[in-house]
Amino acid sequence: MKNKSATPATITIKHVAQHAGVSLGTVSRVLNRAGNVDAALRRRVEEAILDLGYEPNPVAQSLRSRQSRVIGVLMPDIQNPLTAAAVTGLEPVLARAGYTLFLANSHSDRERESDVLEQFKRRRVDGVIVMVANDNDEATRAQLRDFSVPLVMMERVIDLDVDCVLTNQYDGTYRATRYLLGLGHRRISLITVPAITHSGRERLRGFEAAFGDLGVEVPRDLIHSEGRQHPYGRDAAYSSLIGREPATAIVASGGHLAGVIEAVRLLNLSVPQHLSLVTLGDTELAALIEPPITAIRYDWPATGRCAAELLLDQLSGGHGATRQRIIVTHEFIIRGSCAPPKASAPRTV
Amino acid sequence: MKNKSATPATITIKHVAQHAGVSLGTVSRVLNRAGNVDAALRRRVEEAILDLGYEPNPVAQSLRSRQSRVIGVLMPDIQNPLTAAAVTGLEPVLARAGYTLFLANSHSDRERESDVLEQFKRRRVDGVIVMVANDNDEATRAQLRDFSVPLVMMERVIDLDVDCVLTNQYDGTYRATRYLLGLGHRRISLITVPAITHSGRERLRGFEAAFGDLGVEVPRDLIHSEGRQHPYGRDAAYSSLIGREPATAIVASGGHLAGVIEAVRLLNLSVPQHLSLVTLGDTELAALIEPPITAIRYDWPATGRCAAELLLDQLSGGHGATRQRIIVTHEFIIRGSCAPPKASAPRTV
DNA sequence: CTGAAAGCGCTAACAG
DNA sequence: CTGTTAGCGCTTTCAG
Repeated sequence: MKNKSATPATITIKHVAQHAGVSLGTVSRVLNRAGNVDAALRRRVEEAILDLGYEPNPVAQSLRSRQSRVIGVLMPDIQNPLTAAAVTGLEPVLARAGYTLFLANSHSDRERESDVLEQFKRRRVDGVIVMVANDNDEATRAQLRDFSVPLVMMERVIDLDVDCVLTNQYDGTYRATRYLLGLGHRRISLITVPAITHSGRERLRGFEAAFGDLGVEVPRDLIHSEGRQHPYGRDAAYSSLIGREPATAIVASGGHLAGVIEAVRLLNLSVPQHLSLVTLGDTELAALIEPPITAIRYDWPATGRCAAELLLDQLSGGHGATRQRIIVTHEFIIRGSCAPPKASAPRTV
Repeated sequence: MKNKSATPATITIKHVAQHAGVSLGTVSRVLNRAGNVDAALRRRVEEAILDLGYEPNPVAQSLRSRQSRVIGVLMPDIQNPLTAAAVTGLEPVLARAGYTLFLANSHSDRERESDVLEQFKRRRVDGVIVMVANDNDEATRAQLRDFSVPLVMMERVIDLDVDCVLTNQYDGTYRATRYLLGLGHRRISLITVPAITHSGRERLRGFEAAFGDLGVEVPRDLIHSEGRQHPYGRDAAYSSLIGREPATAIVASGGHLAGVIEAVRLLNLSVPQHLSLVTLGDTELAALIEPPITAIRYDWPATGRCAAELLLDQLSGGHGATRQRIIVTHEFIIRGSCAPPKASAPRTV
């Protein structure tokens, strides 16, 4: 009896029960802090757990309880620093509440996204935080409608009763555009992501509203929103800059900035002398390049934090079924990349 | 019999068996393509599956089979573009092989890391790809030694019989340093991550070797490797640059580059006139800033791909227990940030 | 408050 | 080749 021959490969709740001289159920109750357990028994069980180095098997727990203490996070692009920042924001909140996070990357591919979501559900995640590739897509809507797992959307909206946390791309773009218009620019180019996400659509709206408020016609030929990648930014900027009525200013999303700068170099233009530039979403590149680029800075960590809290609310069965739509604020950071059109002064403010 | 009253909430393998008029076991066999099943029966089962819209419950599968078709990926920092690129490299390889990827972020925190690894194991992931926070740590080594889940390390080595995929930080740093020495620099500063990872140690070795080969003494006072964050890079560069024998060149890791540039601006120095700069790890910032920074470019996607393939090998029970250590190559990209010390010529090469 | 018993949904061993 | 039978390790009734 002294040396227990061959410790079982995996030690289970059963061994703990034996060791503590109680029943299975009691051990389970201790584990789940459910139903009052007599202090003495509880001690015995806790000791047995320590003695044996017992660790519950979450797979078995999930099978039985249909829960998992896991939150699934679906992102379109892990390489995008902005979405990475959002994830960093939501991690501590959820971790503190005892949830493990599993991230998955869809590469903005609807099929992968659908698979991942399915996987999450089947694996009984307790909740999901999603940035879908296309929030305007009927298949996506259908999948999410019937999803029946607590869900929060980040930076996307969809015509469903779900919590959404959004940055104010409308206002950001509006302010950037107004600023440029105020400087005297009229030929302003907008280079952004496709209108299949909230961000894409809101930027477009903000851009148009800024022109509308001044009664100036929107330069539709300078709007580019067909691609997400770096090369698209370059090509879009290039084409805005070479027409016979070229753009004198560009409003570009953070992901496109590098491409825009490439085009500017290619054409040997100076910023802000020949061209003014504002970026939607602040990045290291924008802050450090010369001249530093005036930017709208969105608070992605806050967005993540907020999404996490909304999910936690749902998980704790909080305030009924009142789904929310939260808009996170931003700042306008004026740096040195804007001047009146054709100005020779090196900078403005 | 026509209208089955109230479809059960979750439909199980049992329902499929009933519907197809076969036994549980047969359905399972069809699902797992195991043991030959008569073509006719197989058809019936497949039809039933489609009819009922049946989807296997992976939690139950895992509980029974002790597998999961899931690979866990542990990263130290999701916000680091380099590691994000590595993940992007390994995703398609593993996805093609039918595995789902769950990523987790340790924030370089040993405790989180340990938890995540434990979670992965308990949830019966089939394999893990890890970048541990400190590959020199005894607790880490102990955990990994007894881990008993197929494992591949990325950009870390440890005194254990495991597969490792590494970039050649030794050679990269050696070449960068040699290049600077060849230009005539002697006061070269190395700003890099702590020596608690392969990268940190190998960079240091490469740096020292370059000096050693020329019989020049290593400027130890200019070596900074205590922090990972952006501000650390700035402070380290600053202190290298203000002494009475300031550095005339800096070799900085990619993550520190932004900080270094800040310090350079603060001190109003020109690159490469006053200071030469090489970065270890190419980034968008390095390529686009003026002057563009000479860089060692590591192939992170290839590193990820390679790690994925090694893991797949293990999973398919491939070539016995021969663990490998693979070194991925890199390029030296000469741009405009280096010149002989105190040179007035704008650039070199 | 505690023990016994019944599964969660599936795979795998065993007969047939 | 197929059906039956045990469980995987746990939670959750249900009695007591």
